[in-house]
Amino acid sequence: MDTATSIANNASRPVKERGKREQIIRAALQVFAEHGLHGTPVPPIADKAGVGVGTLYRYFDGKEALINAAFCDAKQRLQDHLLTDLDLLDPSRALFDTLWARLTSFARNEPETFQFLEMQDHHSYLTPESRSQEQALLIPLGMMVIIGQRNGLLSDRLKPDLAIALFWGAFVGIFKAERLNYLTLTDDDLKRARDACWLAMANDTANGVTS
Amino acid sequence: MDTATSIANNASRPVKERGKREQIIRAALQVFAEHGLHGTPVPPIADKAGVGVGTLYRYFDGKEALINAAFCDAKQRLQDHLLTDLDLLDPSRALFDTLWARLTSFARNEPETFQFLEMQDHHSYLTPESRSQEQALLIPLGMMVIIGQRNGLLSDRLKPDLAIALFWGAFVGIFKAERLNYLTLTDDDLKRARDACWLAMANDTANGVTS
DNA sequence: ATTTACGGAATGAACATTCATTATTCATTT
DNA sequence: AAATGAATAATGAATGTTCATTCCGTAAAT
Repeated sequence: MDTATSIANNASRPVKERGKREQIIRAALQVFAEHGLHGTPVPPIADKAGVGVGTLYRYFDGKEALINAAFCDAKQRLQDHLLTDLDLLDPSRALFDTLWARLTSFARNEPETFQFLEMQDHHSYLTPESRSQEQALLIPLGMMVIIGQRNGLLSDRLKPDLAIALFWGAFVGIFKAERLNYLTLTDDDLKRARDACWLAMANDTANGVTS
Repeated sequence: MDTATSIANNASRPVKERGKREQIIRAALQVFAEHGLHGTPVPPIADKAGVGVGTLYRYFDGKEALINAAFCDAKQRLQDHLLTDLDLLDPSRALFDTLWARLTSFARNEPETFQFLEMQDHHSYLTPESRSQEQALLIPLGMMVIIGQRNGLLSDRLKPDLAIALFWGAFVGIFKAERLNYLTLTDDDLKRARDACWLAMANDTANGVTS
């Protein structure tokens, strides 16, 4: 607990400072996504954010704190983007399509954020607080699957956690493949991939494909 | 091109030296998988391999060369494990199940290798040669999908590259979830996940589930 | 005028790589 | 077979570099 803490940890503060804080987080996210967590020095982050290194350390206790802040910020934005105004407790094919569309637009509009969230070596850095951020997204999704299975809409072939991991993995997989230039994804490809994922999770009987 | 090159690049050499080279590669793989590429210093790798740092530099021109060697070695082992004695050009549900079983045993028996292969920041390090190693696995799989689709065994909903990316992503996703303690995978779970993946790729009509 | 924010050179720690030294191998000589 | 020593391999302390973090001089704000 030193001089930085008072600024770094306090969520409610003047707008001007809040702005600079977020500026740094945004910059960090981008550079981290490009060069990896260990791979990016702090000064380039400050550069990209348009502030001095010393300033960065006024807002964050250190690199590790910055990583956690960036992670929480990114997860939060994904969560908001996915869940806002959506009733997960009333699953349907339409809800699934909406989720897919939102996931897609997130991956397309904020590719660095999406990539950052998938980076392997996060977890060794995350504070318990940051970790709990994960759950905030996973739990609602899990509930949706549970209800969908009770409904008979989704197959109960897979336990909910497994269904989510499989679906999420598939989604990440196709965008990773695009990023690495193993393929290009047209809008049509994305619809087809969506339908394939649906088939993997849906109850077998009479759940047609919309396209 | 310095003194190390003659040893480092030559594939055909006395058994004793080959042994030490592989020893180092194995150690590197494990430490890399645990701490990331940028995250692991060279000395710990030498320690784990049971050699001095200087020795490591006799066998590899530098850290980057070591990363490439470890990558090629790992990809090769995966490839051998998956493809040995398998005729990909004659697709069937049984072939799919075999592939799944082999993938599973690889992920279970060599978890560090599997994790290493999934690490994000490889690609910035890889030489063109290392990159081509990727193709050696991807191309046969792609052929299998193409033939399966011609057969009518697999749906042509997804173009082959996309089908592979989606499948591979799903597989990676469930094992990643297990590694991060989001779930545990029983043998039964793995069978169910396999069937779900099959449903995503198979031709809709009358491809039952074995369990 | 005093407090607060800022920037970036300065600091020390950690790192990748080298190299002078020591150990091992092995063909050659007794 | 034993002894020799030139050639090769192994080593880890030493080197120069890069990094995270600090700190002090300067600018803005109050």
